[in-house]
Amino acid sequence: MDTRTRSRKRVVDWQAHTNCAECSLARGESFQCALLPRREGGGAPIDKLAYGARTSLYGEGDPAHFIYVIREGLLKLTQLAINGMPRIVRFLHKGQLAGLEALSGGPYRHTAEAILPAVVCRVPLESFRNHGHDPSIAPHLFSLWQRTTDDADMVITQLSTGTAQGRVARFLLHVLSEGKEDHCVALSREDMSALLSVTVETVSRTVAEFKRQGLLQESKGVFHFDRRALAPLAAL
Amino acid sequence: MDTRTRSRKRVVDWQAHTNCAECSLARGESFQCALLPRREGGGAPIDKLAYGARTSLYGEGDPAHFIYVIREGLLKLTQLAINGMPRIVRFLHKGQLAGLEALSGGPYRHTAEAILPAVVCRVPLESFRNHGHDPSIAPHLFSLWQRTTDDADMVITQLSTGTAQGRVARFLLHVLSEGKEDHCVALSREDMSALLSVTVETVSRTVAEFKRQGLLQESKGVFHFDRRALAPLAAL
DNA sequence: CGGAGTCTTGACTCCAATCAACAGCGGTGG
DNA sequence: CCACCGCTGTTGATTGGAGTCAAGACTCCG
Repeated sequence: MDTRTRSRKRVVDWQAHTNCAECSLARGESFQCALLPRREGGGAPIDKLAYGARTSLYGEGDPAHFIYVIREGLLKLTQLAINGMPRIVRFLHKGQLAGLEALSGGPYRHTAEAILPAVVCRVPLESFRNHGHDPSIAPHLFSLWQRTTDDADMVITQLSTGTAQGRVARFLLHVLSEGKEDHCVALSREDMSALLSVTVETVSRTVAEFKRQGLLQESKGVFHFDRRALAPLAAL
Repeated sequence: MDTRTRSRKRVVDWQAHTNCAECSLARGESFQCALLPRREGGGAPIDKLAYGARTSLYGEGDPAHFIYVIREGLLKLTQLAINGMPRIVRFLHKGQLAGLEALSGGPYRHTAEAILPAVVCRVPLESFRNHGHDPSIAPHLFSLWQRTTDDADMVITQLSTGTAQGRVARFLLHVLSEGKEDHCVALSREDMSALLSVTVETVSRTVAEFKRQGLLQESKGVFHFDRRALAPLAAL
């Protein structure tokens, strides 16, 4: 077992109370910020927070008092696997919600950490609860739920089976590239290991081999790759 | 690749229009059948259907016109993995919903098959849509969503990592036994294989070995096992 | 410059996949 | 009725891919 404690600094780089009326995500393009009226009604404040890369919003098992709206950046949700290493179960992009399990009353199910610097709106549970069932945002909550389960199922069927080569190829083709781009964020080998359930060494070997074959380049935190050439490998 | 087509007969053993007022699941103990008023209003009928073991409710990719309320039995949701074999992503028990992705407009994401004979209420999408956002059932929908994601995450972190022994042990301790019972439905080796991402042969060997060590007995479709003795193996 | 963390590479081991054969069981039909 | 067939489960022999352990290279940053 590896006991090195991963960076868990709860560093908040920047903070200010939020005016939901100005939220770019509030006007239909993403999460419907129906929380505004509640806040004016005197509820707990909604803060806008910035988290640096590799800082955590909350930890698995922590009491869940906030729901987070992701406005910028990229998060990973991890759970400890039996071997003591964190396993990435999902990524969260702009517009998605983190910590929705707060509504169910239990603790946070995951540790949420920023992969890219993130800006989030931290919504107190009470504020959310009174509006989360609001019919006007229910359809949007539902589509977020659908995205969550689709992502989870993708991890199960595409990223936890087959050879290491195949998993890496499918990760590149389908996950952070959203199935369309020919580039995506270059994860650390450790993160890819935690996502694909293979060791860091194996990930490193596989990525290195892809680079040697000209299927993949890495520069300044970005993977560029050849979707066409990678496709056959994704079947392994 | 194995091309044997699994039993996909859409055999419906029994069928009748349903009176939601009589539904044992309608009165708070499980899914809140808020659909009743709609039905009286002249919507498409809600049928109560019985499916035999190993029959399918719907297939991955089929157009999704119905949402199913599970009243009795046990279902598995599967998706085809890259090797062409179905992978079990989730089980559904009494009170849960199948095919909720119909609301998002896309096709069914999974194939749903009965493991134990099942009785379900088949709710036409239109009927559901008008009440799925009903504030009175939103909290219940939410708790079902939480259960779904918790289950999916369990598959990712507990059943897709570690040795074959560990996976089987964790399956027995945490999945169909609900983490409490000392017995559960005895799945076929093929289903365990599809759930744990190991070959049928390896599952068979592992189960046989557990039996030899007295950790597990199988009789009449039920696994009985020794939680205490299995616990250390679950850490592998 | 030095040091910690990350990434890479090598050598060896081992668990599970693969290929193959066979037993048990139930169903079906001659 | 019993022989046959298909399906499920079991077991064995062999192989291969990834885990493990170890060492060194690289990068970033104080």
